[in-house]
Amino acid sequence: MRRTDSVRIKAVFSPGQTLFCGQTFSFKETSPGVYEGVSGGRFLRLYDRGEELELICGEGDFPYWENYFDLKEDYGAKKAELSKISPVLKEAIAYSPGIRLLRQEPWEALCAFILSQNNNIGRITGLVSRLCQIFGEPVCEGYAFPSPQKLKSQSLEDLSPLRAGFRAKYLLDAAEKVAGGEVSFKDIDLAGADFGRGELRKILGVGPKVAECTLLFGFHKTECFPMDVWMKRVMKTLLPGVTPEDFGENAGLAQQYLYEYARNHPGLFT
DNA sequence: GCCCAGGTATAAA
DNA sequence: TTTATACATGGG
Repeated sequence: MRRTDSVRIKAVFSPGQTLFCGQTFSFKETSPGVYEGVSGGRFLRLYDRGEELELICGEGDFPYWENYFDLKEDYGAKKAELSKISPVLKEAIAYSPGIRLLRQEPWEALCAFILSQNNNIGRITGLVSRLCQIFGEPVCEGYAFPSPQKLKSQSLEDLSPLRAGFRAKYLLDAAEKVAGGEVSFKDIDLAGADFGRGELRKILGVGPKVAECTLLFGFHKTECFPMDVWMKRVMKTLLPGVTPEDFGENAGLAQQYLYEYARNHPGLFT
């Protein structure tokens, strides 16, 4: 087996809050306080020891995970600023203060949110896990996300063991357009969010919500604010008169605090 | 059985 | 432009 690095850092974020709040579906808690997952073809085991976190990763991979968890950003400042906007948002931040906006791989985020439509977090996680197990390369104690090229070469029939239902054809269309260069991640990365929306929505099965989630979580376009009927109701009830633009560059982060808060307080806004 | 889940495609008004 | 419905699957 490959050599690993062990890096200990102060607990500047909460792995549980961050990994299971619906922005990624690639991690699991293998035992209390122990988290494992794969991103960008790299395996990570993360121990939450309260005051301290320990990251076990492939040799030389720590910079990747440092970027993945957005560790160079000061979330204290972001939270302080967002808290000033509304008492409700302040409450939402206090509910999950350990959330971070992950910098995920665009292709992985795109596929995950294609699979997320009309679906629940538990089953999305299962779908992503099966997708990697069936079509991805083994990496350490997990499986890497299959490449667009790999997925493109599959038929609908090949995808049937995934049990993705009507979403399977969407995955294949995404693989085709991304592998063929019809949708260029490099271009989306360099351009503004409005360009990215148009590009991503060329893909069958990518509507306004999936596009926004992909831009936010896959391209770190932090002003993006995934909005659906449910979130509209959350905003209208909890933050009347407030628009996503009021959150500025941290709209995506604000949205994630609100999502997790509202999701765990059914009835607050019904 | 029924309802729901980080929605979208499609048709119709 | 907005609204109604089908869609695959699995857990509660």
